Amino acid sequence: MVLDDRKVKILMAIIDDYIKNAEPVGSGTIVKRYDIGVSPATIRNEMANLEELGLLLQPHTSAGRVPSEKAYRLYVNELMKKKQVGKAPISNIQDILRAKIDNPDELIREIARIVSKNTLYAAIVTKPHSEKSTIKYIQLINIDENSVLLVLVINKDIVKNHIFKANIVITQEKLDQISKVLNKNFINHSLKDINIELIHRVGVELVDYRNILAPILDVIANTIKGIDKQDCYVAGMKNILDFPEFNDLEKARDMMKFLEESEGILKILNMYQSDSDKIMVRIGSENGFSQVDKCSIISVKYNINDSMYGTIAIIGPTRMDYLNTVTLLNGLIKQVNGL
Amino acid sequence: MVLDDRKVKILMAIIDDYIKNAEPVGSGTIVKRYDIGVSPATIRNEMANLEELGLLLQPHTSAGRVPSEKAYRLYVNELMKKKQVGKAPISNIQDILRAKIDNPDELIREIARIVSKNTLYAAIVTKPHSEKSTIKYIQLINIDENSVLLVLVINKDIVKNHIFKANIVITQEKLDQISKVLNKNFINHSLKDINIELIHRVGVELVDYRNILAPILDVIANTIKGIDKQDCYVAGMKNILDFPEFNDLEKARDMMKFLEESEGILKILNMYQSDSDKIMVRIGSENGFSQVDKCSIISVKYNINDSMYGTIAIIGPTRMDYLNTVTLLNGLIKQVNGL
DNA sequence: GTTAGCACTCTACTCATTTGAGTGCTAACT
DNA sequence: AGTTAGCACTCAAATGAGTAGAGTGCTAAC
Repeated sequence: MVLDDRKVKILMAIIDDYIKNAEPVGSGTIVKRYDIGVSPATIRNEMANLEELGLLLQPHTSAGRVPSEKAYRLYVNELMKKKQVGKAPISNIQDILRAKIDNPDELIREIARIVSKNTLYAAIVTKPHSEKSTIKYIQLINIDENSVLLVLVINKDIVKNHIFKANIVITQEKLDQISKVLNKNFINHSLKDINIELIHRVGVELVDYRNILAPILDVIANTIKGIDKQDCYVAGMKNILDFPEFNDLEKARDMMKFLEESEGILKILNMYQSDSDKIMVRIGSENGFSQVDKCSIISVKYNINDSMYGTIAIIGPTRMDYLNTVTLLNGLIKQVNGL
Repeated sequence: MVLDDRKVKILMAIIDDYIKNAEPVGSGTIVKRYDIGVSPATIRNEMANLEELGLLLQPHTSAGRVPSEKAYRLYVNELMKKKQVGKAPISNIQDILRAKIDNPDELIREIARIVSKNTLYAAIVTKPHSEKSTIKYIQLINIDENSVLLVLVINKDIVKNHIFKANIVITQEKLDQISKVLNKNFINHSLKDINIELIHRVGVELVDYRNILAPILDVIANTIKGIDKQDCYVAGMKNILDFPEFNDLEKARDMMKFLEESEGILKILNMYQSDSDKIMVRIGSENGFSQVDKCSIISVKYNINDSMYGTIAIIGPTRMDYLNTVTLLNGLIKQVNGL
């Protein structure tokens, strides 16, 4: 069924008003605030039609109307494109982010803070990770008599270090020899390739150094584990409390809990974001988790140096400023991907 | 003025009860739940005395009594030491933490999570930092034609890396030469020593490499900036909402805001924790910030490898389980310091 | 010094009433 | 046929009176 022009106008008015004021919109309000050009009675008739189409909901008989999930979906897919964007784009943040590029933890934290500050929703940023990471370079450095620094470069430019005590005095030359063998065997191998067999082979080749080899292989193993583990940072949780839909303490608590325990969030983000590079909007029950079935999540994939991927997402009430938020993420993602 | 035995008993009963139930304690309640051995009327007389001493407060004439800040202070300084600790000490977490020791961001996050989970308050952990950090080792590594990895070891075992593109092809031998000069000039210098003059001197010595030297010195400068900047991670914000004192949404919001903006927290923690290694307890207005004048903060300094310091803190309502929390932090700090 | 008795205080809760925003329907109007 | 004024109706939210009950302070007796 195609909506005629007037129905669209009225629906838009209701969505806009509800996004702004969080209160059911009545026929009188529409006439007063929006220029539709008909009387409240006519609006009421149209609203009844829109309700029949599943686009509006009535909290109770004597209240105004509220957009349904279906209405938001229509708005996001079609209607909002016709509107002008009001807010200014996000200012240049590349310099700020570039200063943190060596430390993914700080990087995602900064991104999350920027996003939450600019949207006034809660922002979630997952740590960049990669499924096909390969070892690029291994180097052992003797930093004093019995401390050895292991430097591990993954992909283009992820560096992991670990300092450990060698229980014997070992010269830089010997370390170079070990490095050489490790590089020969591990370079360009994906982290997943490094299995017992490969480690055994290295062990045989470096049999003379077996007492120092163990901690090295340990670190490599731990790094692999660490890189595969997904993690995320959440900023702007306080924004959630500003929305009237979370005035109920019980609901606020549930939401906080959900945001602090990253598992649920990560599941949702992984479920939907893995494939597409586009900005994804998931409205209410589309998220598939009861804890967030009154929330919408907007997310987008970012990548750092073509090798590591993560997700930037915001979460807020279904009554969300989709247009400005999508626009803002669009501007942001270009800056992040261009780092 | 010295409190007699019975007054102490009654005060303890009120504090214990109020910590547990968050409701003003009346004379009847004390008789019912605690074994003082006198009638409610006598308790009332004593309570009036304790109120005169500034140890109890009455929210309104027909309500029970509530401990004052002075009472909590007395409790923390003197009374609670006589009590037995109920809760089990924190389980061994050294293995979990040791796995994160190479990444301070992950480390403090894990600590904060453990603390908040075990205390049910909000936990704040500052990033380890040092005022007298010195450069321990600098190494430049050629990882492919025009990518150079700079490894910077600070103190015993903080490692910072940065990969940058050299706009010329440069061999490992040349990089070694540069490393040598850098080490000669920078090793054992405190980060604060590295000033324009020193940098200039290095520039002269390495005049042949001036086009690659700039990014290197940049990274060193940035690292210095980064290490000096304090930062913290907060976990368990949702716990705050579980306390009846934050049932008021306005208060909950203020608290969340305070916890998400780290400046205030860092100020408080720095103000009090900088000198002592002991566990510090600051009650209500002692914190000096109006946003937390209904909260208590318990904090303790931790150190990693004798060179980097940070603070572990919890924040909760003044009505807080001081004894168990202090005990738990005591057990925790030993494990963290022993990493 | 301790306690029973009692009048008094004050909050928190209950329940009936009112208010007002908003609706749906009908009949008249264009 | 579409639009609109009029009106009875609905229901949440606000208001306000009344009540219950926890707890006090004081006095007089033990």
